[in-house]
Amino acid sequence: MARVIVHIDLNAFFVRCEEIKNPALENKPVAVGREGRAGIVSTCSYEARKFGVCSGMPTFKAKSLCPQLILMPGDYRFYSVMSKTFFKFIRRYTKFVEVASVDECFADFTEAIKGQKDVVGFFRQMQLDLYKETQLKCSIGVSITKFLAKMASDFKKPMGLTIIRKSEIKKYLFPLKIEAMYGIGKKTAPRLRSLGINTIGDLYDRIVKQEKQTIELLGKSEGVIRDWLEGRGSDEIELERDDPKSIGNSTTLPYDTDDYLVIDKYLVDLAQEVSFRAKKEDKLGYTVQIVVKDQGFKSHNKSHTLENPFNDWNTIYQQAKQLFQTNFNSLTVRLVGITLQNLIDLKEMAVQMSLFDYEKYEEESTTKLLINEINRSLKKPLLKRASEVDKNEHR
DNA sequence: TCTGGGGTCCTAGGACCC
DNA sequence: TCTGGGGTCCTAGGACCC
Repeated sequence: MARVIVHIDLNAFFVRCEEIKNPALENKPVAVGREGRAGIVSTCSYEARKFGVCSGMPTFKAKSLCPQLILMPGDYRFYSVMSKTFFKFIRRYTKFVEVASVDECFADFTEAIKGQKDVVGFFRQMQLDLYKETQLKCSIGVSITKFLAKMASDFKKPMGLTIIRKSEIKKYLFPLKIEAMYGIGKKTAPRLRSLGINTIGDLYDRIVKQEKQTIELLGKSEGVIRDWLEGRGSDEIELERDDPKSIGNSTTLPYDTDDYLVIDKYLVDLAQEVSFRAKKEDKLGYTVQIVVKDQGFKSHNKSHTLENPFNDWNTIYQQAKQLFQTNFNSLTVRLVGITLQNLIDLKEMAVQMSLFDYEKYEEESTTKLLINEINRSLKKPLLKRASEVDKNEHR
């Protein structure tokens, strides 16, 4: 039996939060984004969109399209509070909620709507209740897989409600422009267009016919897309999505430079920030990656993996520094970033360490620090010093 | 005045081991 | 003699999403 999978998307979330704080902003062209050389619009109101403003656009360009645009710097603490309030509200209906980002989630409503005669009325009421309680506006998509629910929630904004039954996939999705397909971005869409594929329906036809050029272009995702468009694909709600696979920070410099002394200061800051966040999450990593964007906006990555995991800022910094100096010494840099990868949980680490010949590692300073960290995080020491273990055993 | 900053996943080549 | 094939890890780069 098919499940009822719902995607709920908060409309113009950051801007809506600003309107909640200051209702005078309602019905005006508003955008959240920084001013300055690297400022871009992260969200904008529907009024601003009428002028051609959209997210991702440089703020100076948005201003030129819409001179009366009200630009807000962003109050991310408040957004976070509102975001949590939203998820709490949805969890009153079902415990199967998958947080997809600050302003959207998937949820399994199979049980929640059991016995409901008027499904449309049920979700409409939920949408109104959310608005009444939090003043947040949302669009709701209802279907049988996450992909279809996500596509459905995109149909009408703001305050949309769209239900796509399995028999209605063709009717709803096939006429849509290829750019509207989740997973097809700004690189793949033009390539598909050049093959004469303009709509999702066109794409499906080519896949069914196994047309060579299309299949080659899509690679492995061909099968995934076919499944999606035939009503298969994931309907699993992942409850725990809070386990990060990497922790990174990056920053666009105030001006492009090839002066390492300038860049070094940023590497120190970034290493400290990454270390701080990793420690907060009780994570260690084996690999440091640096990202550099050059004047032409092209990215370059270099990474290095060490034998033992770490999360202290100095190790991160030293690795980053070395990677930078050996690879990018004469490059003119626009942005630098540091990411800690190959993460391992401190507790997992403790278990692994206890299986090891612990004495062998005792001399290495990183490992010593690590053991202190583990003991600190577990409050009670889990690992005793090797010498103490010996003493206890002879007692 | 062209383009943030946080991520995830995939691909492909080379090293290395057996 | 001059070259197998499978598996895994590391690294670089690219596409995509919010």
